[in-house]
Amino acid sequence: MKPETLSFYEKVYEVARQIPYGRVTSYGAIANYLGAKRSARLVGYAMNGSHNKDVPAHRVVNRKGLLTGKHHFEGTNLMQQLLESEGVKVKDNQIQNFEMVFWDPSKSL
DNA sequence: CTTATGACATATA
DNA sequence: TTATATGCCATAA
Repeated sequence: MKPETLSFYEKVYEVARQIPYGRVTSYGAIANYLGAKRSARLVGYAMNGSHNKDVPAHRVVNRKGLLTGKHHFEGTNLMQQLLESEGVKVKDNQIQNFEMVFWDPSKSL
């Protein structure tokens, strides 16, 4: 692949697709991996268009492991259900054992 | 070209 | 401690 031809959004999708099952990562971690650690907002904003993609957007949360983007999913608890289906414990929009399920692309790729 | 947007992150009070 | 303000930057219009 030629990253130069991929827009920032597309790069975000590529990284998000590589998130292992049962793991999650943060917007900042993805942005950092892409070399734009100040562009965490762009990562989240990019997910807006990830609905038509094969992107596991539910595995991407903010730095605190909070499901801030759950309102962008169909139901009010769909995102949480998807995570719990993968073995990730979630309580009140907060991922439990976040450090354990956290997946850092810059350290795994 | 300029302005607006935002599923974040960090700084400050 | 929580709440508010500011910076950040790719994309859309």
